[in-house]
Amino acid sequence: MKLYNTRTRALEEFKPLKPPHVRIYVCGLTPSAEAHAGHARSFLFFDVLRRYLEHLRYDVTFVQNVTDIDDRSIERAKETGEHWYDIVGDYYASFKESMRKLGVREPDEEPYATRFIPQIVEMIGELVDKGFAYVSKGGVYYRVAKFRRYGALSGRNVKDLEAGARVEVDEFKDDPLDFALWKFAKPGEPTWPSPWGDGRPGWHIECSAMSRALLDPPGEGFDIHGGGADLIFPHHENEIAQSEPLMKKPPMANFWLHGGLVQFESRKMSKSLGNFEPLADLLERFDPQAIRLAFLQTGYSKVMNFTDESMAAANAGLNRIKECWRGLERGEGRDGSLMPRIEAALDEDFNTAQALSEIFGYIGNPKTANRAELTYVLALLGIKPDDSWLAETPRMLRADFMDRLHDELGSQVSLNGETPEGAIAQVLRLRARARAEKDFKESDRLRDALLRCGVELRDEQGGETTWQPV
RNA sequence: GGCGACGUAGCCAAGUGGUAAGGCAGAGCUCUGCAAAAGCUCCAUUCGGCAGUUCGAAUCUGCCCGUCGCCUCCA
Repeated sequence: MKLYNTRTRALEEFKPLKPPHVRIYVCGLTPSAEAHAGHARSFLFFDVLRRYLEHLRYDVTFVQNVTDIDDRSIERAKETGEHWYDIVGDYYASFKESMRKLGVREPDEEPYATRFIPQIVEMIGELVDKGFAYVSKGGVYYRVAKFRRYGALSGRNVKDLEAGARVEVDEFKDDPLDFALWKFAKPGEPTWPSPWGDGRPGWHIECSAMSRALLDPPGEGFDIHGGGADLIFPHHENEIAQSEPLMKKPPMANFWLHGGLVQFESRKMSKSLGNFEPLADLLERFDPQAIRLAFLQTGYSKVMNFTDESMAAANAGLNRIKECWRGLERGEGRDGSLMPRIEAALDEDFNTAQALSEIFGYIGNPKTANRAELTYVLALLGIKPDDSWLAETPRMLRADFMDRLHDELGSQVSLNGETPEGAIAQVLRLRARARAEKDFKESDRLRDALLRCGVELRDEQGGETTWQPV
């Protein structure tokens, strides 16, 4: 399998460092604000990558951290009067629920920054000892000038960065590029003890400490480190700067994978621009499987434009897959014509769009298609047939259905104590009689009346008539 | 100012040297009393523009135009 490696800026054949074990660290959420479509895309991408690596018979360890302490949550706590811990807990619970709806599997390990304080403190200590960090008035800082490879991942050089750097007034750094490893606490802020003073970890160090603790205690590197493209600089650059000076055998991660960002209606997602929608709300508006399909139809590393229109298209595509899946025989085993095509697509830098294209080609040919194989391939992409696949998606009848039906056909059907289903059955019987008598005017009138009440009829091939809410 | 990505049909989008996947929308046909649903067929002589390299370019090079992102918290 070939993957584009940000570290080398090249498409490379993926080989585990210690086969068959594959160790993946994905930068998770900082739950101090609501999750959005961008998070969904990123985690969906790594979810499918993980599934595919397992399909390829690798033994995957998947770690995704939670940065549960940061400036923003402390800020919010001050504003709202809530405890920072509750704020973080609530946002994270909401995020987890969204992931569950999207069918993103739970990580093998889900380390919280605040539960790895000893490891973080230990790592900072090592950096201080080696001269990569210094204690200042505001905290412990990383000395960027000391790390020669700084900027290698993101393709920047220290000189350019210095030219464009803003000088932060309140900090006590030797150099504007230096960043905090440990921030001394101001009154009222959450604190943990450290040899340099009580405080909290800076952003970046938690990932270095936790990936080392969980994936690479010997300091010889792990396989894949991932996250959204916006993490390349400074987050991942800083992680490398923190980790590699302490390693026996850099690089920190063999492959660095970055998912493309999401734009919302062709604009950057931003609360101030007014085009931000929480993921939880999005999941109310759209079928989670359609969201998954929409993301997988775009190359993982490209900017993706999330619009109502693209979601409508994905939804229609998903329905077609459902319809076809339902129509396929439940055959045993797999006929084997689809899987090799899927593998060929995914092996080429994880081309999920191509894979989906193969699936559409496959279902367009019901003579050779096989439900078991289709199910397996869909599962690989994290799309699982559920109850809604077996029958038409049960959608709610409109709330005023019975009232409308009364207005339309109250004189022909008895609605007293009748259920909506029973009432529809009555109309269906009237219509069947009219059709038997070739009174098509009457049968069409009944069909149109039901449609106005929000129910659409279908005369199936066998002569049976089915209905569904519209 | 520095770094980078992208520009392919009405919309979304794959394709990185060998002659344009796929989805949505649209059109026609089949089925149907008519619809609906489904199936079949059609739908870019052309890939932002211009020049160049090549037997051959959407794919490589140069310039131009346009859109967007990162450089500050960000998946």
